[in-house]
Amino acid sequence: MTTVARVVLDSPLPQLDRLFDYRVPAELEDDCVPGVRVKVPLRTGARMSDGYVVEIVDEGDYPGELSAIETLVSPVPVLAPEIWKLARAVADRAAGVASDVLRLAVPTRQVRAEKAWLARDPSWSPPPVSAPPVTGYAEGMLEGVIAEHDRAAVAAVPHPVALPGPAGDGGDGDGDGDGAADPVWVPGWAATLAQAAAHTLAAEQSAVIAVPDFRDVIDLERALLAVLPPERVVRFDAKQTNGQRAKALLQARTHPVVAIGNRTAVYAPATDLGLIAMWDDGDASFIEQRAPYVHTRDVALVRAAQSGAALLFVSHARSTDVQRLVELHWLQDVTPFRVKTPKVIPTVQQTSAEGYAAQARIPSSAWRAAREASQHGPVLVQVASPGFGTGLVCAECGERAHCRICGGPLGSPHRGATPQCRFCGALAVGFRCPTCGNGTVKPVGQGAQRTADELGRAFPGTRIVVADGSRPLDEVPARPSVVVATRGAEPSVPGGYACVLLLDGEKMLAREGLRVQEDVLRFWTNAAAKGAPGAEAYLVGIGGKLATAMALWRLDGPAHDELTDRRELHFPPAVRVATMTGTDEAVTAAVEALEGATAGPVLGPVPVEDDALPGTVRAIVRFPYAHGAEVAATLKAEVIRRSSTRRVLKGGNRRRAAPTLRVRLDDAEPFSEV
DNA sequence: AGCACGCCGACT
DNA sequence: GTCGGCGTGCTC
Repeated sequence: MTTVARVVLDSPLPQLDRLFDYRVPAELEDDCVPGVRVKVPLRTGARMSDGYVVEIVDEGDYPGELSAIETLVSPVPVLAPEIWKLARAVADRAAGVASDVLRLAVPTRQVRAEKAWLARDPSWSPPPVSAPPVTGYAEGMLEGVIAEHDRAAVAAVPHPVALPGPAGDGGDGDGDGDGAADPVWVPGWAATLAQAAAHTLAAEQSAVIAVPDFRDVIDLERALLAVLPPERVVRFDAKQTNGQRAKALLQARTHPVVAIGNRTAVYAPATDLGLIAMWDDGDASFIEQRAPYVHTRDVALVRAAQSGAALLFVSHARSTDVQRLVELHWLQDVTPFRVKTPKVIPTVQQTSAEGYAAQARIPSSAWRAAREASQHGPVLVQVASPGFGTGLVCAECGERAHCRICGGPLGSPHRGATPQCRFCGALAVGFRCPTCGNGTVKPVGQGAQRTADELGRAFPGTRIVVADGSRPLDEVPARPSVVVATRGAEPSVPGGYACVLLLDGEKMLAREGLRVQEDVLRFWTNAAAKGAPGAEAYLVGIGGKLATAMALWRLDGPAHDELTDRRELHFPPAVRVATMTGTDEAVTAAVEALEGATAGPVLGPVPVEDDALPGTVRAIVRFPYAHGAEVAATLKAEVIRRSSTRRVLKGGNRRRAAPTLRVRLDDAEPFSEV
C-alpha cells in the first residue's frame, strides 16, 4: 500500500487548477499531513512546482505511475481543510483559479512564526469568556440569531456608544487611584459586532469580521478589547508585515478567536467558525483587486453556506445586494430597538449670496444650528472633495485650467500653492491660459480647505480642523470646534458631534454610475452616525425620496426602489454578469457556449482599448443566479481551451503568454458608465 | 509556462 | 530516406 498525497499546485494556469497525485516517500510520511507546503516535480523531473497537500489517501485516482514529493517545505499545516474548500468554491463561483484565491488566504512562509508556533504549549487553552448582552436591539434578538446560526441584515446603532473599559486593566494608570477604567467610545456598529463576537466566543466558537477600512479595524479592535481579553483577538490587515500575518494565521488555528481585518480577514482559518460578519458591505474597498476579483461579501456568503456559521451584514445604508437577499427571505431584517436616530433635516439650498461664500452654500437654519452647536461641542462639516477647490479656472476668461502633459484638471492643494494636475500629479509651473494667455488662476468649487478657510473667517475664535485623504485624522476631542472633512474621512468624537452638516450632496449625486445613490447614502449616514445620539444633521440641497428616507432614517426604502429598477433593466445585482475580453473569435465562441444560460441581450462584442493587444473585443452577458455554476464552469472550460493557443499579431510574430480569452464574473464596473 | 510529440517540406 | 519547422496538448 502506498501513501498518496493529493496536491494543489501554486500556479495561475487554469489547466493546472486541479489536484495532482504524488507518492509520499516513507521518510516524509509522519510529517506529510493535509495543509503542509511541498515542492513537487511537474512533467519533467527538473521542473518543480510549489504546492499544498490537500488530502492524504491510500490510493489515488491517477492510473499512471506517480512521481514522489520532492521536498516537504515545512511540517506546519498552513492551509486549513476548510480554507481549501472555501478557495475551491470561491474560484469555481468566479470561473477563476483556486491557487489565486489561496494567494489571498495564505501568506508566504515565515520561518520565525512557524518556529514559535511549533514551540507553543499545545495543552494551553485560554480561559473561557463571558459575553455581555448585545445592546441597542430587542432583548435577545441578535443573541438568538447567533445561537441559531441564522443570517441577518442588521441596521446599525446610529451613534457612538460607550463601552465599559477593559476589565482588569483599569488600575494601572498613573496614580488615578480609583480602579474604574475609562469608558471606551466606539461607533455603534463596532459595539454591536464586538458584543456579537463575544457571544460566539462564549460558546467556544470563532468569529470572523471584515471591515472596509483600516480605521474601521482600529475602531473594531478597540471595541473588542473592551469586551474580550487580547489573546482572543487576531488581526489581519493590509498594513501587516508578512511575519505578522503568518503569526496571526497560526494563532487563529490554535484556539477560538475573533479574527478581524479588511478583505483578507474573511479567509482567516479560525477554529470552529460560529459567526461571519461584515460592516458596511456596500463599501467599494471590499472589491478584491487581485484575480479572481471576488467581493468579500460573496466570499462571506460561500463561507457561511459551507460552515453553517451565523452571518451578519451590519450597515446604516443597505446595499442593493443585501436588499436582494432580504427580499428572498434569505436574510432576516433586524433593526435597532429604542435607539436615538440622527435628526436629519433636509434643507433646500438658499441662494442669498450675502456675506461669505460659505454662508451662501449653507442655508441659514443650518448655519445658525452649526454656530450654536459649535459653542459647546464639535461640529462636523462633510464636503465632497479635498484641497482648496475642486478645480482651477483662468482668472481672466474663466476657462477651465488643464494639465499640459495629460490634459487632466488642475487643482490647488492649499492656498497659493503651485497648481497641480489631479490625474498625473505634474506641477503646472508657469501656467498660461491657452485661450487668453493670462497667467493667473482662481479656484472654483469648494474643497475642504476652502470651506475651512471660509468657516474660519465666519466663526472667529473657533478651532477649525481639516481631515481628508492626505491629512487623515482618527479622532478629535469633544471640545468646541468645526471639523471639515471629505466624505469617508470624518474623524470620530468621543460621545459624538454636537451637529453635522452634509454640504455637497447634490454634487456627490451628480456623478454618473450604477451605485452612486447607494454610495451617497452611505456617506451621509456614516457621517450622521458620528453625531451624538439624536443630534441634528442638516442635509443641504436635497429633497425627494432620498431626503425623506434620511429624515425618517428608513434606509432600506431606497435600496428596495433601486433593486426594483435594476430588475427591470437586467442590471446587477438583480442578475449576475460575466465580462469576456479577448480576440473576436474567442469572445464570440464563449458567448455561443453560454447559449441558453443568459438573461437579457448580450452586450457587445465591442472593440476595447488595449494598447498591448490591438483587435481586443469585450462582451458582457447577464445571467440569473440560478445559472451561476453552469456559466462559471462553461467559461472556465473556454479559458482552459484557449489558454494553450496563443494569439498571433498582425506582423505574424507570436506573443508570449497573451491569453486569447479573459473572463471576469460580477464586475459591475462596465455598468458604472451607464 | 515550458517542453515533448507529431505530421509536412528541403536536405546529406 | 531523415532533419527540423512550430501547431497541439499535457503536466500526477
